[in-house]
Amino acid sequence: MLSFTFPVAGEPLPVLMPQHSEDLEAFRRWVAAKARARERIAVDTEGKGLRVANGEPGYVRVVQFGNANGAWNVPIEYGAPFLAATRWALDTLPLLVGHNWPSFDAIALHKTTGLAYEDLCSKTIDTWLLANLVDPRKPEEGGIGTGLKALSARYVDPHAPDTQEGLHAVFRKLKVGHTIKNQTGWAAVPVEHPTYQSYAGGDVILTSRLLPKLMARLSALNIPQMLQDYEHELAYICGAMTIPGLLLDRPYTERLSAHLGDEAAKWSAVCARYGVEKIGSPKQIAEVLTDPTGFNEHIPERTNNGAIQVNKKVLHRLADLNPDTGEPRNSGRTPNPLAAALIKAKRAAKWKAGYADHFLEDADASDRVHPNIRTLEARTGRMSVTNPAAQTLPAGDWMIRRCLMAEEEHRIISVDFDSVELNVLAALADVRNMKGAIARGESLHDTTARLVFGDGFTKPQRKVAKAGNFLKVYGGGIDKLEEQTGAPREILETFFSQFNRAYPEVKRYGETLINEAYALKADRGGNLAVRTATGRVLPLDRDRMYAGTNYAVQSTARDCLGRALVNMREAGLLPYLRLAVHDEVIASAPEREAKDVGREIAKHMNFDLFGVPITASPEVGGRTWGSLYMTDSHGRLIPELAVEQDSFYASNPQVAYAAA
DNA sequence: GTTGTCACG
DNA sequence: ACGTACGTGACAACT
Repeated sequence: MLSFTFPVAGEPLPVLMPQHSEDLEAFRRWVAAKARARERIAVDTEGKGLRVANGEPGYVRVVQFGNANGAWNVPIEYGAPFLAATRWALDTLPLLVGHNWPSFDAIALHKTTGLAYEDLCSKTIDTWLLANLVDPRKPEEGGIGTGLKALSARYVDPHAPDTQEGLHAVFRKLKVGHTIKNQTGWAAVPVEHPTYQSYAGGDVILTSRLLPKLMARLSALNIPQMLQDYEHELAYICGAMTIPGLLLDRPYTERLSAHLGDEAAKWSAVCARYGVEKIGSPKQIAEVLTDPTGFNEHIPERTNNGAIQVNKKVLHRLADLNPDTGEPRNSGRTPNPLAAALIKAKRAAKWKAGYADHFLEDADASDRVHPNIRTLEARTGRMSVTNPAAQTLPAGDWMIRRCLMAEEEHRIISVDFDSVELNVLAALADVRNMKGAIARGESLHDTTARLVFGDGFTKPQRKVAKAGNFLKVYGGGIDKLEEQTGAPREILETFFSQFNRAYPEVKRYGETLINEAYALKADRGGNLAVRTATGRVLPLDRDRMYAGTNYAVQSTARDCLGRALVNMREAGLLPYLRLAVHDEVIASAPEREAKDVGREIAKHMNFDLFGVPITASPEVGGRTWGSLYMTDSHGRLIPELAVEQDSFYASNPQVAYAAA
């Protein structure tokens, strides 16, 4: 038995590492006693630094078990008896606590021990989720942060060692790597290293001590138990989606990467001929475009820091192209050839590095990508997805999404809420004219256009109304609407005055939220916040109080999706689910069942929210995610393209032609 | 680490 | 007093 300590509040607490199989007897006795006492035990894992969901065999090196007074570090890399003892302990202990448990450790331990992911999650409280419910803000937004270090410093011991940074220091000393991303560091430190052992044990000791503190905060903030349970359930569901992930069409992705590389090289060479050596350097681009002896372009746009802005919008103007479609605008301006080449070069380079190559790196040995879903990442509670960032794949083109596929003999399904944020706004703010329109089945963009511009509204006016509807949900003003629509000032002014007249409840709702925030701030430790219907507390920034409406709307829309996912799980649909993208659920189902599964998923996304119907409709594609984007300007499938690009439609061309 | 850019809802 | 577009992830270049 190796023996180490970890200091908390000046006291060295014991950290024990069984070294021989005989040592495991003492560990088992400790576990048995804790199980009998039904004590909640903290569990954490140390791995090799690879992405855990890829399920690399031998990923987990050490599994730590502990409470407020000490820790056991079981080095499962020592072999079968250590793994067996760990599996038995995880199975035997009735109550666990972890930090980032469903999205990380539970997946790793499921893959390592074979224990059911569901069982590992159902008995575990996650301190990361609780910390987010206490305060969802990041440190740079004025929050505490949700890392174990920051939380421990705030709630447990301001002098608790920074275990992550401490381990990096070990790596540096051993010259085995410098960053978390560098797997060699985590894999190369000898498991018996005293700092490694001390800090590994420290993580479970701190997690144990953190739990009661967070629970006390949740209680003081009146965060409902039901919300806490729901967030744990949702985190489990999202972890369960991560485990199968999506299949990568590796040959296609490799071809795409090569093609995008050729494109980037070709257009970068054109840019270089005009004097832009680095297409990623805004400074260089601005210099060449505005050079009085060269292109001599006039660019009035400035960045926040006063630099000349050379973003996509500016480049499209200079190239005389429509930024939405990429088509020529024919405004009479001479298209700038450098701007046109930059647009092509930058897009190809970004799509290659950011999507195609990223997929190839992220995929595991079975060509699966496992997007990591964080269920409470945004300060409104919205989810984020990384590795790959599956929420931000290009939506205007099928090419990138074509890389990702449903299972063999499956079809991909997408179920989208219909303009959920606007409907949520109508529900929360009880907007009479919006509710009437929704009840009549009208499009809210048409309704706004009619109420603002009159019955005979024109197409450009509808465009302003639509952009304005979104803008109002965000709390935007006239300048932003002008930036977006380019509409004349007079039309914009009409929009703002008439919008408030048509939907007076929207402004009132924002004022109510602000008044409530001030009225309740004493109960919230002096913090201004919006409380949503689910009991979530969303802190407000003092100088951006107007954002309260958006926070309430965005957060409630997120909970519409979350609730729907929970109901889908109860209905047995979880095995089909793959991803959640804000207002959309992606699923994979056998070809024969796909339509039924789509309908079943949609059923759970249709419900009433404070008298407003929230609706969603299913779309069933072919084998690839991209097939859902192989559509014309009316949203109709392009059968020739689908048959050429998608294996399901290639085998079932009649389905493609019937859909069109 | 910061800035600018670009991808999404 | 008044009005303010919201929320993310990722990469290249530069400091």
